[in-house]
Amino acid sequence: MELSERKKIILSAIVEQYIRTGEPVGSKSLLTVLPMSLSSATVRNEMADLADMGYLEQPHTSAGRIPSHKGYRYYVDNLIDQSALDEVQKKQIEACVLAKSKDPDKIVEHASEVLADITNCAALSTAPTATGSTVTRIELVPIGRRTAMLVLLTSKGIIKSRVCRADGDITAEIAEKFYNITSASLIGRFLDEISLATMQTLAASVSEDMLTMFSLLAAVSELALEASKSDVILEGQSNLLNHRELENNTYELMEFLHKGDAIKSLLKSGDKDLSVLIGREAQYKQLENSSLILSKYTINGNDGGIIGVVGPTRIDYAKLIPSVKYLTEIVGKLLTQALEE
Amino acid sequence: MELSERKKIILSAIVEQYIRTGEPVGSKSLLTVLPMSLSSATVRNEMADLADMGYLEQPHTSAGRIPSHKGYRYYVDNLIDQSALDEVQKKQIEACVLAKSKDPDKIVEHASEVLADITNCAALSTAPTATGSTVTRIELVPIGRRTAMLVLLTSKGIIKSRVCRADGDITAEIAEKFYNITSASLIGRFLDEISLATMQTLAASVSEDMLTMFSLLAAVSELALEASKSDVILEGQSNLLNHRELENNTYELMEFLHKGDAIKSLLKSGDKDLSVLIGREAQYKQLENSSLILSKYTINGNDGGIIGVVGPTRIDYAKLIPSVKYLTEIVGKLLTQALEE
DNA sequence: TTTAGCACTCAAAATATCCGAGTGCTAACT
DNA sequence: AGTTAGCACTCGGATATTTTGAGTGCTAAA
Repeated sequence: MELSERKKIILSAIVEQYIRTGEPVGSKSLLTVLPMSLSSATVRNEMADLADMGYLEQPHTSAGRIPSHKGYRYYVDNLIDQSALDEVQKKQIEACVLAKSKDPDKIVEHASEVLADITNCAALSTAPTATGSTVTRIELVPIGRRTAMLVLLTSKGIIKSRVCRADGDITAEIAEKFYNITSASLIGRFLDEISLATMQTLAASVSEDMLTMFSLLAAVSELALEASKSDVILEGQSNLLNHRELENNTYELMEFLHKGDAIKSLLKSGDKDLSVLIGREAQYKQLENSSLILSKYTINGNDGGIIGVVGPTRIDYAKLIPSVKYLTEIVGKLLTQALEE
Repeated sequence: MELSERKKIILSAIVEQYIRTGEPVGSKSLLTVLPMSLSSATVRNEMADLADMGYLEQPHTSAGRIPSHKGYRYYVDNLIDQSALDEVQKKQIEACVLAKSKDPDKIVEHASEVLADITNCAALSTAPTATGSTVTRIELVPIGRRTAMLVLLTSKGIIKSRVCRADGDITAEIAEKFYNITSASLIGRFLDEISLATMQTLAASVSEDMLTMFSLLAAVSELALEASKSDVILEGQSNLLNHRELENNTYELMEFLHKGDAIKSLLKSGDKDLSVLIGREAQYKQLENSSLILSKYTINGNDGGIIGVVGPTRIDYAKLIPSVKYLTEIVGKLLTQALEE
């Protein structure tokens, strides 16, 4: 269903004014921002048409119009330039991300912080996960008598490490046995095969020092689990408090964002690189009054994870969509670089 | 200034009822909870006395009384048992903490999550920091052609690690040079001596492969910085939204908690093991309507860090103080165990 | 097709009214 | 001296009522 040129202009103006002010938009106040000169009555007629078509709705009979979900949708799909972002802003975003630590583990986190800051919304993201990959290497770096650093490498290039405290002394002999066991039985295995139960049987093969070995192997298993699980990173929650229209359900929204289930909804939106979910388009009632802008980043051309923002339905799509888009490009680039052999 | 026994009982009852209901407490409703039998007029007289002495205040002439800061203070200092916590609850708390990953790096974080959950407030904590300690060891674990894992050990037992991507191939030769340089010039040094500038001069000593070496050393310097800086961990922010009396300044409060400056206030409260800051006792106006319960944990008898909760002034001190106290004990024990040689 | 004009609508703001929990005080009682 | 019954008084909050004005839809003329 195609709209007349004039209707497009009017719809666009209404959406933008509403985004700016948060107040229902009346026919008169529109006149000042419309490029052509019309009477309020004419605009009124057009608005009535748009309302009939479902692009606008009225809070009550004698108020202005606000965009419906359908209206926002049309605006996002047809009336804005999804890539508009001037060079200055690009540089700024890039600089912000690079300014933080260069630790590849933290890139996504930092990018989320930046995103939350520049959008004044909550940023939502998932770090690259090693799900479905295999173990390519396991290192044990002895630290103290009973402590060691464990490093786990996966076939997707993801590296995880943690300190591990054993139940017995980590002698050179133990370390050697550990290497034997891991290279014989763990290297090349899929991450989800490294279960605690398997570790138990492996450790049992070492007659003496079984406990010590088990504590090491258990840590490996925890590490493998951690590597294949994708935690949701949430930054700038408090920004949500700035948006009055969310006020009644901010708590429900935050709770919802905390629950990892949100990922499910995110990852499900898997078809496109960039997806915008407006209000109830996301299937959760906690998101009824919110919109999500989600964008995938790729590492070496493969799916890496998602970065996005959550805000009220009334967010500035025209500015935020390009920002999110550009940020994922940067993150993808940085991570590809960081993980390349 | 000592209060009569009866005044103590009445004050205590008022504080507890107000904490429970959030409504100003009137003389009549008190009668039902007081252990002795009195007329409302008598209670009224006592309340008037307590108000004169500054322990209670009235929102307006014809309303009940609410505890003043001074009232809460007296209640906390004299009227509750700061260690009351039944065994069941202790077990529960301990179980919750232990249920999460055993990674020593995450103990404080997990404890904070637990604390936020059981208190329905925001939990605030600092992980143990290596400030002022020296470098005891630096390990380089080559991972890929140009990537390696760096591990930094400090004299306080704190271990930090990160992935590092070098600007050139990390050959065996480079690795050896790296060991030479670090053991000659970095081991034994104080963390804050490992500045980026120093690294630059060190790297310059390697005529060839200077860039590669510098990227490694730069990462060491970042690591040293990270090890000596203490980040504030904040969990359960969204719980703050549940407390109506904060509503107007929840945003300011959250913003404030995000800013690392809060640490300053925390660490300053350094005299006692457990400190309770009620309302404006903390010197920040963002905390005017909130109370903090902060407790230090110790590692091997030395200061480790702080764990605490933030909530409205009207939090259940009698329950939370012992909980926080006990949690720091557990954390201290776990960390001592984890870091012992 | 556009526009001026007009009666109409209705949420929000302003105003008025009522209600009752809770107070302080006084005078009587123990 | 401490306690209590009684009573006038206060005042925030709940409820009802009025006012206001931005915005509408419709009609008739340009």
